[in-house]
Amino acid sequence: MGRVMSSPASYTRKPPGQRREEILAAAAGIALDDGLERITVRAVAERIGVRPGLISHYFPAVQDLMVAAFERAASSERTEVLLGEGTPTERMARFVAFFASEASVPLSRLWLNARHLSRFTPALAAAIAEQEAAYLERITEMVASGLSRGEFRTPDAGAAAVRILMAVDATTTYVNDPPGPERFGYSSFVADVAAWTLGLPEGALG
Amino acid sequence: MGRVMSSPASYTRKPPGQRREEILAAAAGIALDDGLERITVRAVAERIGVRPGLISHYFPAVQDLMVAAFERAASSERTEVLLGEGTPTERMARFVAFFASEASVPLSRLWLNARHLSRFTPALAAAIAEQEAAYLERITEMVASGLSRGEFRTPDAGAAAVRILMAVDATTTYVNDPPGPERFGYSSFVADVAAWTLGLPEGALG
DNA sequence: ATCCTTATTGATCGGGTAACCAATAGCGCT
DNA sequence: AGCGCTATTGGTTACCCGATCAATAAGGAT
Repeated sequence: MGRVMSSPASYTRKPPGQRREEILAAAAGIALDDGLERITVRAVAERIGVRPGLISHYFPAVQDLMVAAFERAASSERTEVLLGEGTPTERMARFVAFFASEASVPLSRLWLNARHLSRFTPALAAAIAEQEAAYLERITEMVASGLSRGEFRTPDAGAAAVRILMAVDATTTYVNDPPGPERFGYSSFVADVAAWTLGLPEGALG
Repeated sequence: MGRVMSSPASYTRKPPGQRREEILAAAAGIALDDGLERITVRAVAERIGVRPGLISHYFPAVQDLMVAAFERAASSERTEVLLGEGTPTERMARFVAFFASEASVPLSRLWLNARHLSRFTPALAAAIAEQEAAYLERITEMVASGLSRGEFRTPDAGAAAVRILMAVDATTTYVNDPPGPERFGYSSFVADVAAWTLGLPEGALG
């Protein structure tokens, strides 16, 4: 078969670092919008208007791109959730309120997605462990500062942080459930667990 | 192109109900062993030694088979977890212990799997809602019987059951995490939450 | 023993995926 | 202004998947 020699169309050429960044951002966007398994060479290429081969050029194995996209999406969202001013109690209340609100849906979906997929890709499991540790660290800091100010009362800041994080993960479990009135009893779980483990009166966090 | 007429090999013919059962069992097995997304026409066919076309004959849409397989696997495992004799406290302790043990891994994986996949297939979301309601009902019964015997102390049996179920779902979240010493703090969560919400002394359930 | 229903096979179609590679064209450097 | 490096394209290959359909054989009914 005679190979047909064809001429590539014109294109704009970007510095490798920038292009790589662009690809990562596109993949992270797909992860949040449509799910990690929708990160395909073709989908990413289409999102930024290049040909599929270019994605493979920067990420020879698409799985590596998927893991990097999760890290990107998870860490950028994490800073948003945990930033802010106020007393530890106020910050904890905001943290709790976030996961009871609709605003947490994309992030929760991403985590549920990743936790399942980590069953098949160990690299993703490792990335999850890192992100989880980062969360835990921040929450532990928050609890510790509340302890030193006398706002919270709990024997072990780290253990309390684990409980709070687990309560958060419990609610993310249900993120894909169809909405309904019976969901009502579920929404206060994080606030209740946090108040319980921090020695606050029930309802003190929302 | 002339169609080549070929002769099918001999085969054993089974009554439709029995074959359907066989297919469902195979699919449920794949769901527990390898994950719901590995339920493919070809994989199921190979598992029971038939040709792929036969699977499509009984389940024209493979998605319907996937949903049915989840229901089958989830409900059969559920009865195992919740059966048994003893006082409500003893039964609750066994329930809690199950989810802290390795024995819960396949079931937890299945649920995590289904909860993520339900994002894309509404029929699966509906099946999950049913299975979850069944769990909740059984747990509520257990709590209620403990209340009437004076073993538990909590204002609302249904609300307590929701909390316990959520604690279970929190632990299933981590089922795919690589094992490690830092997992230790997570393992007592269900027992702690259950004791807390049932008005039992900490550690009373494990 | 023959017929008739249908369970089962064999084969194919269309579409999605990752990965690879040669040829080209953009762009910085000299 | 020209050269060389390489980012980018076009094209291909090999696997997966679900779905469809005619032809066949199995086994119960008569």
